[in-house]
Amino acid sequence: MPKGENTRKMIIAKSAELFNQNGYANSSLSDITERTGIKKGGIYRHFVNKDEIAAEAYRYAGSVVNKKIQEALAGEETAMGKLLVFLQVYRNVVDSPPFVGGCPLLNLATETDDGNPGLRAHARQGLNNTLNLMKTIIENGIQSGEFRADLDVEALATFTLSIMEGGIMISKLDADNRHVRMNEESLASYMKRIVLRAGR
Amino acid sequence: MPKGENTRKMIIAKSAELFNQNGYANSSLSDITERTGIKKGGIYRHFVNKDEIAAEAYRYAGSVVNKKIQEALAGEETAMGKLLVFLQVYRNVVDSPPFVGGCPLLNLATETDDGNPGLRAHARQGLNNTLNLMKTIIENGIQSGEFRADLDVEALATFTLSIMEGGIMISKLDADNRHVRMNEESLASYMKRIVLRAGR
DNA sequence: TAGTAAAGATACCGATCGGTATCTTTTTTT
DNA sequence: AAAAAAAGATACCGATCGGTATCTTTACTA
Repeated sequence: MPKGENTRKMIIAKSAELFNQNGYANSSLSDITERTGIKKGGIYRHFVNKDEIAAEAYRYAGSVVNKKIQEALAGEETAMGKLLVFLQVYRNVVDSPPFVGGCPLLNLATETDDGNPGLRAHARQGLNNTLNLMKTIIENGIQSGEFRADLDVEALATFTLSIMEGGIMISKLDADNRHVRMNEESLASYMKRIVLRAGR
Repeated sequence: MPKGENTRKMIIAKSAELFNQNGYANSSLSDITERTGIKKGGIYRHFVNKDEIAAEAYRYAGSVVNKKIQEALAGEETAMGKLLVFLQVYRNVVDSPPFVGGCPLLNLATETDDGNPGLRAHARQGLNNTLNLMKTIIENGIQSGEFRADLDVEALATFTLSIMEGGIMISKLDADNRHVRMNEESLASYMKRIVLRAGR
């Protein structure tokens, strides 16, 4: 257990908060030295450049959020309950999001619209992981008979993630959790009436 | 019609494209001089600082998108058709969005998470304008008898905007319009089954 | 057409950017 | 405890940042 390994992890953790709050372009190396208490020379011993820090930081932020999602998922029995979990972990985005700064996927996706193909690839990976997780849940719901058999699995996954991310954006901008919570109810209604197998 | 007025408008238009593609923090004054062909000294004759350019640029980008929405809105008779318009104007986000770079509201909202309270206020204004427009459409739908009378107007507006913005984010990241289009269908199903007055 | 005002270009400002070479300190290993 | 290796600090690099003072050119006006 080398000593520098802890420092590296600490730098990643602090930088992840910084990047997810202020954005990648808006966060300088000086900001990182401030938050970590480690000077530039010390930081660059653990990373080759700022991009590597950002990549690791995003990995870290994503893992923190995923962990919370997995925990909440374990507490749900039904496929419908599991899908709603994705909105529920953000039901307090304004004051206490699963990771400070909001959804790392949303933040990274909108920032890497243009350049930085490396970081963008990470965002794409995160998107696919999340959508695939949702699709698995949906397919299990179909197989168990909870969901209609003729469901468009991909459409429902995209729909759920869109409602989640859109709600996060609106609630953060409006500084009011109302939006994510209303979306939770609306999506629940949608599933009850359209996704659940008839006669349930 | 002073000559400089045209230049000012040109700078705003070009900068709006730049900001909406690369983000505010990622766009430098040098980038603006490149796109406009006007040197820094000339630019700062029309604006006091970069923030003013950004504010005007966002106003402009928003007005372009709003105009296209209004045009599409005029072609729709029903409230349901009008609500779907918001998704339809982005049905080709990947190749030809209503404004290059995607939804200005989404981009500005995620970038001004932290600082820049001035720009953030503009984003808030844009959010309220859009939500209010949707609410008016929904209320008209209720009054005409097209929509159920016991609808939660605010929830439906938030739901619609979330699906729109979330879909835009996903489609842009995945470089595939499929997501916004699937959302269009999903939202249509939702409205047919839950929003429309029974017996229609 | 001469004079004036507006518009734009040139050249510069200090500050900060990401990044690196080198020195010192701390930790680990023998 | 001595030697070696790892970790971190200091001091610097050229480039670019947003912004400005000043000069030249263009456009409008009398």
